[in-house]
Amino acid sequence: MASRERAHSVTGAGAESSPGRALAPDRSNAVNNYEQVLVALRRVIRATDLHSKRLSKHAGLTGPQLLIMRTIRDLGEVTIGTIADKVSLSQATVTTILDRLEHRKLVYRVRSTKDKRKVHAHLTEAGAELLARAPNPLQEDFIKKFQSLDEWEQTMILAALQRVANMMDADDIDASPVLTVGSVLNDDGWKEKG
Amino acid sequence: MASRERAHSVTGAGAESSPGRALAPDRSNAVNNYEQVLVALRRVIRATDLHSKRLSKHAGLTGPQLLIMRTIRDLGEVTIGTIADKVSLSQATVTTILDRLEHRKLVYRVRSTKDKRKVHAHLTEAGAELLARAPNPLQEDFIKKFQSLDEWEQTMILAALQRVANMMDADDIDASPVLTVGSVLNDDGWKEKG
DNA sequence: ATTTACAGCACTAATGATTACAGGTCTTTA
DNA sequence: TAAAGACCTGTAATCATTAGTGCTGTAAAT
Repeated sequence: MASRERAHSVTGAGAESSPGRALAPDRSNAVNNYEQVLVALRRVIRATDLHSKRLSKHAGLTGPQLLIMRTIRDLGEVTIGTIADKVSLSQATVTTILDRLEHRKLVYRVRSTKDKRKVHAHLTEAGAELLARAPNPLQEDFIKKFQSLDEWEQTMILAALQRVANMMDADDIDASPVLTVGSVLNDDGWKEKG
Repeated sequence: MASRERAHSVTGAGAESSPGRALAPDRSNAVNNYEQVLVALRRVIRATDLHSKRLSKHAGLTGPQLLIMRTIRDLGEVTIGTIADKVSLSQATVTTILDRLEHRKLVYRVRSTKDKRKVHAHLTEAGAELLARAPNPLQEDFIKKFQSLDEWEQTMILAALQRVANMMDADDIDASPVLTVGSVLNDDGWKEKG
C-alpha cells in the first residue's frame, strides 16, 4: 500500500491516462512546479529508454555498447580513458567492449601520433550509419508532431530544453553519497562483500 | 555518413526569447528548430543516463533491475507479462530478475484472485524508498537551480516538457523494422546462431 | 647529452555476476 | 482437450572488476 497512492494529484503520472492534450498549466505556486517537471522529465526519459531498449534488440547492440558508441559520436575523437570517464566504466571494460565493436567493424582505433600512449576511437561508416538510422523511427513521428506546432511554441520548447540541459550539465553528479544500501538489507537478503 | 549536416540556411527569423544569460540565441528558424531540440533532448537524456549509471553502482541495482522497478512504480500493479512487454524482455528474463529483487525484499509478488494464472508484482516499502530516495542527489541540485528561475520560466519549461512527453507517449514505438544487422556483419564478425 | 626513475595510457588475463534465450513443466482457464 | 500464463531448467553471451604487462612521456640525476 501507499506505494501506489503517491502524489499523482496532478498530471496523472500513470502514463496511460491518455491525456492527449489536456495540459493545464496549473500556475498555482512555484513550489509545485518542479515536481511536475520531474514527472514530465521522467516520462520523456522513459519513452526514450524504452526506445533504446528496442533499438538494442533490433540492432544487436547492448546498452553499454550503445552508450559508448553514442559517446564517441557526440565527442568526436576521444581516447579510451575519456570514454571510460564519461560513461563511468573502467578502462578495461571499455577496452573489451570496444574490442567487440571493432570486431564487428562498427568502430576503429587509431593510435595518436602526438602521444603514442593514447588511442583514439572513431565510428566507422557502418557504425555511424547504424546510429544515424536507428533513431529515425522515433524521430520521424516526433518531428512530424513537433513541426505541426506554432513557431513560437517550437522556440519555447527549444529554449526550455536547452535550459534544462544546461542545468543538468552543470551539476557535479559524481560527488554524491547517495544511498546506504546496508540499511535496506541487513537481513540475509543479499550479499555482504562490500 | 554525414548524417549530421547542419543545413544552416540563413535568414534568422529572430524569435529572440533569450531569457536570462548564456544560451546563445542561435537565430533559429522553424526548419532548424527540431534538430536543436533533438540535440538538447539528447543532452538531457545523456545526463540522466549517466546519473542512472552511477545510481546503479551505489545502490547495487543493475540497469534492467532499475528499469523494471521503475516500471512497477509507474504502472502500479502489473503482471509479469505486462512488465516483460513494457521493457521489451522475455517473460523468463523478467522472472529471473524479479527473483533477485524479491530475494532482496525490494519487490513482492501476489497471485491474482480473479485470474489465478496471473501474478502481480509490487514494490515493497524498502523498494519504493530506494527508488524514491535515489533520485535525490540529482534532484537537489536541479531543484535549487530550477527554483531560482522566474516563475514564468518555470511554467514555460513545465509546459514544454509536458508537451514533449505527450508527443513521445503517443507514438507507437513497437512497429519499427529498424535495421538489418546482417548487412553489417557478413564476415566472421559475430555469431550465427540463427 | 644520456641514463634512470616514475607516472600515464591502453591492453591482457582471470574471475564472478548478470543478462537473455530456448526449451520443458505445471496450473488454471475456456 | 487446448490454450494461456508463469515458472524452472541449462546454455551462451555480455558486463564489470582486479591485477598485472608493456609501451610511452616526462623529469630528475648523472
